[in-house]
Amino acid sequence: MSTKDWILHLDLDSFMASVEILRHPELRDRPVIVGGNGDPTVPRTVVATASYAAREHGVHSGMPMRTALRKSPDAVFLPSDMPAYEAASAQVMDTLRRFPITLEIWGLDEAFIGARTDDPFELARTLQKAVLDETGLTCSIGIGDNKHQAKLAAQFQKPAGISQLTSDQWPAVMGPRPTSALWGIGAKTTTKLADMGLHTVADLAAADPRELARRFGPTNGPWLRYLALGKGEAGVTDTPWVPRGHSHETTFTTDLTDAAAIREHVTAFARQLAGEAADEGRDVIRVTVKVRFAPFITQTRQTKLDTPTTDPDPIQAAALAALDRFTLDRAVRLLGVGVEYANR
DNA sequence: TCTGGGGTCCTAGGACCC
DNA sequence: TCTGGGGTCCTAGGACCC
Repeated sequence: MSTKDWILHLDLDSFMASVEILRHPELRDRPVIVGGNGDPTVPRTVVATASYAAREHGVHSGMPMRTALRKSPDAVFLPSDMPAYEAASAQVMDTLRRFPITLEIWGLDEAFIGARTDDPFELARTLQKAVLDETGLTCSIGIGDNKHQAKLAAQFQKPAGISQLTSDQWPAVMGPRPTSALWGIGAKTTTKLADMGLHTVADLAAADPRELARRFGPTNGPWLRYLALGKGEAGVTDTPWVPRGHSHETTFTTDLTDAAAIREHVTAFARQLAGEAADEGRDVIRVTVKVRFAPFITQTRQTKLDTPTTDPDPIQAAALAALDRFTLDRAVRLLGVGVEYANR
């Protein structure tokens, strides 16, 4: 094999549940479900991560906790413990950084790796072993010519697998698969594509780009075909990600109707976000309030600040001004506030 | 399956200006 | 005074991801 640049995608297996099993070894091989406050009878909470034993019972992330309880009544339910997951993630990333690779962190449980090597499988095995030895966690690794290929390949043999998907292999491996197999095509786009008679990746790759642009817009239309051709971004950077903003939201167990209580929640979120902006040294330029009315109708209102700031008073005022532009005539299921940062 | 929370990016339409 | 076209900014919503 000749030396060349490869992109690897590393995906920690059932990450949050695996961290919990490390802390509680007696849970090994039991169905473990992490989500909400750990009480699966609370309505409007969902599964964050399910262990592989729980997945065998049909439990998956995003599923309502009450459904998960029905499917896996003997499972161990645990609350999300973000500080513990952040610490475990940092340990994994520190382990990876010791290798001569470029590490691009992509959330708590994923990373892209750029490496110049003649044997990417050997590199993948070495990384898997180092992560397992130092943290006790298993991961799956995909190898490709770009991020899209590597990302998909990592899903081919989970858990603890290594798979490769290159441009040469793409038409044979991905062509017959449904368009929903692509990274970036979800349920809505799958339906719209099916309406156009485009069902497989090969169908989409052969579709008329002008027709796609007409249906999906000038950027998204051509991008869909680009995905189907197996193309993708090939650059990996270890420059840390700079967040565009932050938000907080909460779904109430029972709907809120009291106007004063609604204002209090929005105020508290706005001031919390102002504090976080100050901690990060970032100025806020826009504040968005999100209201989800019963049964499930979501609206947003936003206010641009005259002057970028971390001062909680104008940020709170902007949030309340946005809130005032809603017609609060129905019960409120969710309230959220988000801030957008000025460029840095 | 009665549907979380935290993100990113794109689109469409209106306001406004020249 | 019956009305063009382009550019930019802003807002609201939607789609997708983990």
